[in-house]
Amino acid sequence: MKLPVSTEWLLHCAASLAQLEAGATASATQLAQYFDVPAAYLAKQLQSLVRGGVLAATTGPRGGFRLARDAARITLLDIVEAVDGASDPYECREIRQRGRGALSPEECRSPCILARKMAEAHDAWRQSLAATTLADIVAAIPASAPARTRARLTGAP
Amino acid sequence: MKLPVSTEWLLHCAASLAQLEAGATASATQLAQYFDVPAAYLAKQLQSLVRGGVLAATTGPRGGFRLARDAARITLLDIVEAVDGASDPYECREIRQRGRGALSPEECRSPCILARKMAEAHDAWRQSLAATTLADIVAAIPASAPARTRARLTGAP
DNA sequence: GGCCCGGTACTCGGATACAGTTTGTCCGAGTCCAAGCGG
DNA sequence: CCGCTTGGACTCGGACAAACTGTATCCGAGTACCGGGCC
Repeated sequence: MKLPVSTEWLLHCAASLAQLEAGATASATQLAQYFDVPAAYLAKQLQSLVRGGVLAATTGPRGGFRLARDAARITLLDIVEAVDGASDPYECREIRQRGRGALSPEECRSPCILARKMAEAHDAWRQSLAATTLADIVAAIPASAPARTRARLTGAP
Repeated sequence: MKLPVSTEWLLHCAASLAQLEAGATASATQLAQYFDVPAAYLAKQLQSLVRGGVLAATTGPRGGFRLARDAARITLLDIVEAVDGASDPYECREIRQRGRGALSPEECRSPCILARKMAEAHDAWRQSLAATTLADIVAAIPASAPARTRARLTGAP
């Protein structure tokens, strides 16, 4: 089980976008320079967030990415699942119905107890991530940070 | 984020071994036939559980795998982490210290808030899995199952 | 008959190929801004 | 001087290759059992 590296990038990107003024945008190039990561690949991953409804993108000059809705309405889970997919990492393939020890279909009416326990753990993980919003993140950093972030994102030295 | 398919195999293998009489063993071949999975690959993965201290292996005829300790002392987390590794799927690479928006080292004394939230979620997942033992699994299945499992594992038609 | 010895078959264990996903890169479609031209 | 047109540059979006982890397989090392031979 391993999360892509881009997950970290996008979490930080979203947190940075949350520090912008309402309506302001940042381009993929600006974000890539801000974090020193491959611009093209970052752009590709940002599209995942757009598809996931977390970010909104506008093309053309002065365009870029911005949060699709208020920072208080975007949870860390939204971001992670948009990047990495929302499927349970544990996939029950009904192994109990195969091979020499196959169970009869009647015995498999209720889902496998192991799959259920794994799903519960996944839910615990999801709930933990869903408990934090981008607004919480912004509130946790120093009050002077947003102004600096905005300045450095737009490119002024 | 995706868990290997073998995770399901080994969870079921461990659950089956927990249904054996104390001291009894089952070989990789028997388990593979029981679940209809590639025997060689299953054997390789069972080694992970041996290295993780979950199973004990004895070579030679009548040999095979058995639980390394009492089923009540083996949690699902022990198995999953033995197979898949115990590292946090989210790896903080301190992206905040790189690029144009790099923070000063003093500001990075405390760990990144995002990494902390992700670690909390991982802990919630771990705790959920650690709450269930193999003994709990065995207790949840019908009382008649262990006898049948033993019969079908050993190969009697 | 009991004990020792050797062969055999079965077990795990690690080293070795194949495939799918993640990572990284590229170029094209669309759009807004700005300058230049005409009225 | 003002408005329209046209060019340009900048943006995202999807299509196209390399690298790494997970998947699958094989053969070798070791060990307990079983049969035969010897005392």
